[in-house]
Amino acid sequence: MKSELEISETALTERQKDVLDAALALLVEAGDKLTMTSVARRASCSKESLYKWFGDRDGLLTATVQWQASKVRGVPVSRDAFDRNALVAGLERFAADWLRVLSGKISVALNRVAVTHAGTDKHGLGRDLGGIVLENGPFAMARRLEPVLLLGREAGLLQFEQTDEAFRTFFGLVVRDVQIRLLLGDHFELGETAIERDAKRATEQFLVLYKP
Amino acid sequence: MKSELEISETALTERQKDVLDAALALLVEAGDKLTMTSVARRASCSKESLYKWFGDRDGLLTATVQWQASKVRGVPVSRDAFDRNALVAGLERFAADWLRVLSGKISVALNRVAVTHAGTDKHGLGRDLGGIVLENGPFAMARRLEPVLLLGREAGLLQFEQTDEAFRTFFGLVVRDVQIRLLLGDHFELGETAIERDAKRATEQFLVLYKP
DNA sequence: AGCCAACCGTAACGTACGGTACGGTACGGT
DNA sequence: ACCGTACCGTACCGTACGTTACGGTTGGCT
Repeated sequence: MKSELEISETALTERQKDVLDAALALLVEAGDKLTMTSVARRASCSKESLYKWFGDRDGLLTATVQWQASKVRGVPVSRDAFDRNALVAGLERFAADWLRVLSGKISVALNRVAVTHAGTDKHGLGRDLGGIVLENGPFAMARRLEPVLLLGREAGLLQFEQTDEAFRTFFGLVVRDVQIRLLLGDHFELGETAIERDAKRATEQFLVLYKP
Repeated sequence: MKSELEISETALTERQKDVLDAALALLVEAGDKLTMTSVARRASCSKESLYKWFGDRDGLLTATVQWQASKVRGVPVSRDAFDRNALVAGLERFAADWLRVLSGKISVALNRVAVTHAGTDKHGLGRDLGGIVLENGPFAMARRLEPVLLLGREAGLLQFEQTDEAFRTFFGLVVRDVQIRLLLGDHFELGETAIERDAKRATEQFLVLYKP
């Protein structure tokens, strides 16, 4: 018999997705004090099923994070007609999207659990929550931004040696202290107008720093 | 009789400081799975004393964070002979100090507990760990950097409207994705040479963005 | 010496929660 | 009609840990 303990990536029934959505909602509401019983109650399923499907609490958390990650696959970038306007628009949209995600309750909650988990982690057994969030957060952002930066350089609109360095600077200009403040519980709103203003500013600054 | 439950800021005996140092060490080693028993054992004190001195687990955590915060008071900035070189040197030193603190094990551990705590917080009762770290982290950095920025503007070396905005940009250029990656458990070393290089780069970029 | 406060060490209590077991129900296949 | 599977709901178990209680020791004060 083959083990059912490991959650293969796409083997989620609708029922299980509902359960994960419930877990996600609970995570947002209650943070890491999410309990197996509470998930079962919220999702109207039995604890036995939770353990059967996800192995243990860690498995449930991991599946939840992956489930959310699978929902936010990035929007592609058009490759044709790439001029300065397209670059600016691309970067601005990118920055705005990123800020929207970052400041969302779900992202904050997920990053909180991941950070918490990364602390009490016995490094070595399997994939940890921190790694997953890292993979679907900053790293994913880098992968998605890279082609834009490369296109910009090819088009003679940007100048940089290492893509990675350029990305990290862009990251800094966009995110600044927003994420850490939110994670630490600073209650400040980031409205839509502020997001778009910040996205424009970050893009503008980035272009100044990396213009040929 | 006056209550002894509230830890007045400077009323720490040597013994209590030792205990807090032990708690700090444990926090760094074991993260949030720090337990009252483990602290008592590590510090060779009784749990009764812990509860007497700090009220409860939260009080101990809070006192520990504050204790660490009280140890990292910033270095002052000289106000005389303020020219471009002084500004550059000041910013670079600032950035390097900040990166050193951020990437230190203690900072990572403290930020982890604070983030964890900020998640499961019943907002309203007293000062929370997140608030304390926020106050002694980003906010303290802003307060310490502000005079430097203002001096720079007075000297005609910088141009900006709002000090806050300028600070946050500097923050972004310095920190970039370092802190979140560390908090999420990304094991990457930030050596002394890298720190100084990054500090120089951030300062340089900042000056480009905010030059008159 | 006698007393008292502070403290250590440890045992004990209460509870929350992860994990398991089990009876009951719905349903599709044979 | 019968059976197996998947599931719900709930009672239960074991343990970790916060918190309290208590007996014993030290050391300063009178």
